[in-house]
Amino acid sequence: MENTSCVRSFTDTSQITRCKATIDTLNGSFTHVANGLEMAGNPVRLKILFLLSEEKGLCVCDLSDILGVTVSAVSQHLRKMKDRSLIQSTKEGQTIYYSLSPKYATVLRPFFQIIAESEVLEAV
Amino acid sequence: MENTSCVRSFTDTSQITRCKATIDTLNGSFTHVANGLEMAGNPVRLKILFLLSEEKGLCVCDLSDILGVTVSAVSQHLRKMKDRSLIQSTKEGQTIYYSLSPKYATVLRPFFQIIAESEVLEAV
DNA sequence: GGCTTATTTAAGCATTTGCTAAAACACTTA
DNA sequence: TAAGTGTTTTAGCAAATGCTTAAATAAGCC
Repeated sequence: MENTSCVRSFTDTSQITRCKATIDTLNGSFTHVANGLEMAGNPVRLKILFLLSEEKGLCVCDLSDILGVTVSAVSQHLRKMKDRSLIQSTKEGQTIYYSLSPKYATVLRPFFQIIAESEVLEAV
Repeated sequence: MENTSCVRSFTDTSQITRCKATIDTLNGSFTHVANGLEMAGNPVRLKILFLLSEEKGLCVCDLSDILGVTVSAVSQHLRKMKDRSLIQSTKEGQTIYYSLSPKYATVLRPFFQIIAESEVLEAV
């Protein structure tokens, strides 16, 4: 259906084959990591992740209040992230508290730092 | 249009107002960072970014070959990432070579490491 | 100039996303 | 048991995404 093989005179063929092999073996990992990054790639979700990393004991309702987004919308974001185990939840009575799973907290920290530092930058 | 303010008996009101303020001042930064993460959140683009970080002198055609994706599709991904200055390009004759901008290379390195390490994990 | 090669752009389309509004579920308390 | 509160789920929809095919630039070569 497609002719991806380009016909060009000067190509490092060995480089192409080597890269192909690498991409192929790591394919599953790429999908997985991209999936995680995609979650953080939405402004509302990134804010949720940030809030969960900074504060303790936040429920859907709190997040809805803070972000000015419908409870339903927040809940749907939370579910997505929980499905991919970016976040965890603990039930306390009828309230459900969410928290960032440690693994992702580590990996997201640099980005939160960039965001926090921008406060200084924007003041310039 | 929306009633985001939840009516719940037990709430840390000061926490909510404090969070609201933080989110508000950092709002632009959140959008910006989310935008960058969104770019890396697509498997094809993540692979492109990875390849550009590992290899030197790759053109659209090479990437198309390696990834098994149409030249056009790759080109459109590259444009998106260039618009957001994740990548740079240098023209050499009629060939255009792409490279990862140093700033993003640093920030993405941990993820590339996770991907590379998975090779070991998947072998288990 | 015309022809080939490298790349981008445009138009079209199926799929996905993220929201809203309304209904459903779960737990607590009167 | 009924009513109230916190949360999720469903259905629907406008907008965005990512691809394909075809046409448009751009540069090198005869």
